[in-house]
Amino acid sequence: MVQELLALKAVNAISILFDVQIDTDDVTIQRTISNFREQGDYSLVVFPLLKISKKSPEETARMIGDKLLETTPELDSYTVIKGFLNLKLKDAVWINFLNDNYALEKFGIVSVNDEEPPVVVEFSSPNTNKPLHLGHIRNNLLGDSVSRILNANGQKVIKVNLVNDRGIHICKSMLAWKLFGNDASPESTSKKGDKLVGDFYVLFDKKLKEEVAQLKEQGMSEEEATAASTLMAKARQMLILWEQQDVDVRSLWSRMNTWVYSGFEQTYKKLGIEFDKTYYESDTYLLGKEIVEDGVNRNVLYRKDDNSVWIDLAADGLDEKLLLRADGTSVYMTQDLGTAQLRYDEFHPKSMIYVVGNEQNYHFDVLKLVLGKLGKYWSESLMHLSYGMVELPEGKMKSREGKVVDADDLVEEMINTAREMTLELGKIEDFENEEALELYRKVGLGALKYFILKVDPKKNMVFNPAESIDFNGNTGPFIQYTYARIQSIIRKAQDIDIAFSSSTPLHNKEIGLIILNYSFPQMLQQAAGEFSPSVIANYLYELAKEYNQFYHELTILKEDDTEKKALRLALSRLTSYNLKNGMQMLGIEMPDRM
RNA sequence: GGCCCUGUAGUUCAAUGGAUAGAACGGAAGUUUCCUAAACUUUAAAUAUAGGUUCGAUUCCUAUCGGGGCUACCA
Repeated sequence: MVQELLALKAVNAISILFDVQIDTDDVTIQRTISNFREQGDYSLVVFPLLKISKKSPEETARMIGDKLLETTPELDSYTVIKGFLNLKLKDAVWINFLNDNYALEKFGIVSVNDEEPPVVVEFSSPNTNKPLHLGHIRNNLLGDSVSRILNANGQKVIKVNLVNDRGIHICKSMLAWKLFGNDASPESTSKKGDKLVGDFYVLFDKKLKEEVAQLKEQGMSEEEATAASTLMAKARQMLILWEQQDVDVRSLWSRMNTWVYSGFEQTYKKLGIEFDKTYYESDTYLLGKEIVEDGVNRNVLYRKDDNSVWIDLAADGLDEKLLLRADGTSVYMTQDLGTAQLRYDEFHPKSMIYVVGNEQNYHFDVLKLVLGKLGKYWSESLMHLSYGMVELPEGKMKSREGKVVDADDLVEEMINTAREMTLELGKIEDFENEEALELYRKVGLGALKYFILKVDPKKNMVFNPAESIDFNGNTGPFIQYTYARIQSIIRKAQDIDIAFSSSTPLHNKEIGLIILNYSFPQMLQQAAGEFSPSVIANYLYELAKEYNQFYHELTILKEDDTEKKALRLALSRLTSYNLKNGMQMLGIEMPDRM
């Protein structure tokens, strides 16, 4: 690679000039910032080398620059600005690169090695009480995209979902349905199943609050009232019955779950999300209980007088943590122990990635520690891919208070906006109806996915429902548009494989665009290393922007010089491949026309 | 209280310890006899505060002030 070559040559030059051996890691070669692109493609920062040279920054830079010109045939010229040595490569370097790569449809993509152990990526992990909202969308898009990115880096990936289908909260919605539901079903109410069940969860909360308020009037405190509430008692009782495999409870449970799953499935399908395997907590919590019992027997965990089981993590700077309730029922952590074990036994993965919000950082610290203390050496391979919350302008989304942006509504709204904008622009009058619908879907979802994924996963982000997501500027549709533009050119071009020689002098816009395309594989590695789709998104935006400038400043099809024309066509082609492959890693489809 | 994350233009986002802190939206002003104007060009506008480390700090450290999260026999 060019940067490595330059670093190597620089190390060599320094050793000749100053008789000091340094490592290539000690020289910083960065892309020249855009204000100085006329002067160089890459810049060497000389400040750190002054200790070695014992000379001024300018003089040091000039000495190294002169030596590099002697030893590096690829180098065309250099300039020195302050402590920066700007290195300009010969056009032929870039032309040769383009010649070698422009026809590679999968430029920079590494094919998957099936021999190696896979990476298991868990994401989505829905709760059967809550219809998916914007926060879940971020989770799903992140998990899906990270899986695609790792895949493009040659990693075999297994995408798994873990459905949170058991626990006290599930009993709450079941109980509300039983007490107040009047036998409602998705059919009888024409409601999507996940929405229907979610409504009962909200209803339980409302009824509970009423009861607690009444008890408080009789002089109880909030906590006393919650503990004394008959609704809570019934929910707890139901959980015990559920764990005892009570036939009635179990049959209501499966009935309601069936409703939820069919609702989820529709949403996943709309978003284009798929899994290789789905785990259910109801299947894994028993194994979790076994693991906990085993831990008790081996004195890693301890049982209190009330029969609850705990682990003491004080030595690790954390608290005591509950692993089994006094009544013997299991908690979140219990089943996560079981799920992890199951997953390890099944895949022996090189790592297990959990895409879960940062509010659960503590939970995953504990999970990893507990597994380690239980003697699971593979606990080291657990990785919590923690991401920030999606907030509304007025703060956090709250399911129970109905302050959420519903996933289905949002997707529908995006597709509608895409349709309105497309019709307004009036460019697709010759489209068949089905073609047009397909376009609206691609563009609407493209806008949504890009909007979410362009933000660094670690950071919280704000979504304002009052301002709809943009379709202009730094957006998915902008990148899709650029791609469609290139497709239009390629359709019109004939004989696009005309050769071009390395003697054609390059325009600045051409060089900039080539170098950006050239750095695609590096960018991809970075995205995989950081588990960050935002690296891809930001790169794609820059690439699309650079192409549009190139497109405006230079002619392509109407260029008389056939070599230049061929080169620009080749460059357009490579750009379109990289745009498409990059967007594919964000789960965004590209339209050929829009 | 303890622990963790976070403060960048009006707003939403960028910037491996390196040059004059980039974009987009919104604001102002332009570009269609020309390969798709969902584009391009010009313009005003920001690193919370105070110290420290460094040749160099938006980035690392400390304190202060804001914002968020966790600290449940919820998940």
